[in-house]
Amino acid sequence: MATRRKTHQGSEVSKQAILEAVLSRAVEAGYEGTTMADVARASGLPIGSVYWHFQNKEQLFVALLDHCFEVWRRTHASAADMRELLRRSIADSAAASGSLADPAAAFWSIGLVFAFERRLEDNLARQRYLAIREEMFEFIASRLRASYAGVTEDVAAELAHDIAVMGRALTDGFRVAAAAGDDTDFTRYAELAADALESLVSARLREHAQRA
Amino acid sequence: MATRRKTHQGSEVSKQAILEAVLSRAVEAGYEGTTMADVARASGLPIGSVYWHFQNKEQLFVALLDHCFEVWRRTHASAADMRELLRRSIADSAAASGSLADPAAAFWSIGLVFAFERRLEDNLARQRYLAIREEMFEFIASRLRASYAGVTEDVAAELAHDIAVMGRALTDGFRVAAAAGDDTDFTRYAELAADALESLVSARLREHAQRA
DNA sequence: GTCTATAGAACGATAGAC
DNA sequence: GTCTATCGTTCTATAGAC
Repeated sequence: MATRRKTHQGSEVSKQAILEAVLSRAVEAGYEGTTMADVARASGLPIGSVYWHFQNKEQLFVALLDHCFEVWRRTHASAADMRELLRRSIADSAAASGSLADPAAAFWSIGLVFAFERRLEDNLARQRYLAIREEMFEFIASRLRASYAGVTEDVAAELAHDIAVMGRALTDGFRVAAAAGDDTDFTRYAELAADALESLVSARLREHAQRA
Repeated sequence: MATRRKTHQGSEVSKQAILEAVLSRAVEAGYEGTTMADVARASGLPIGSVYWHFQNKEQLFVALLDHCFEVWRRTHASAADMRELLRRSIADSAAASGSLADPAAAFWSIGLVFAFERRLEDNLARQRYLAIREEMFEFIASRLRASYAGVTEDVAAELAHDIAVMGRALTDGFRVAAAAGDDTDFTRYAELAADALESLVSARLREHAQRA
């Protein structure tokens, strides 16, 4: 079963090498900036092999998005509370500017390009990004909902939705700051963001406690 | 002085038509998605004229950025306080998704693409965007600083900086939400964002009042 | 200043030998 | 499954007539 280096290695090995290559390139250059020739070069395989393993550029990025979402789900499933979630999300923004340390985290900054490029409206990778964005939102909102005690389900659901919207805006905003190269201490502002959201939560809970 | 339509009209008239054309295209398709042929078609002039008035695509976008910044400065110079600033900025995000109503506002969502496309590192338009982003930040921070009474200058400066960072993250984040097509009531969340930042301000001011 | 034609480069994708 | 050569398209930019 001995195989020569780079030729006829297991299919899965090559596929994985290509996924790693496209991640490293996408982090540097985004979707449009990543060329299939780049990916081939970074993977050590010829461009023909890339097209043998993946139908086209769109499908290659769809596969990459799915892979990154898996990583995200694993690392965020164990987050204890809102503050911890914000800490991790905003720290990921910092990782995105430093770049290579945690490519799977840095990827989500690249994903934002999909949000802006309306030219990619029919692009399957863009649609997958938006679908995953929605799934992440529901994931966060349902966790928050479960953490509000002493109010009706309706109130908890609306509050969780509001806080999830605000939290998403903040983390996306700090990703923009990282991409723009703003000189920002993300660790510090993660705490400030958590302070701000916590004060919204307690104000809302207080408000409904008075009515009861 | 009668001139035939579209031929040899005043230089300024054509230049302005081209700027309007590139704005309308950039709002739809971003930087890379806007082609010089698109701009020419939208302006009603041939592509040769576009290159006669502007050196190249980069310089065309530099001129567009400067023009939009002028509009922004005019419309935000009169903003009364932080809540009003957030209202306008986040309402602009909504305008960006609806698109054509206020192109000068919608433009800033397009500008965010420059933040993400690192491939454009040496691009003069990207550098201009980042410079203007910095100027806007200082503009906001200095206005906030002047609004905090009863604390030392150092404290006011640090607080203004923090709130400006948080406000920028929030508005950028809502621009992302608009671009991603998230179903969001921007008017409502502008108020919530203002509530959150105001609670940060009063907490900080209270903290320093106790020490004095 | 306006307009057409085209050069020149980059990219996605395919064909077909091995 | 791997690899090379190449096709077809798209886009920026220029040349040069008017």
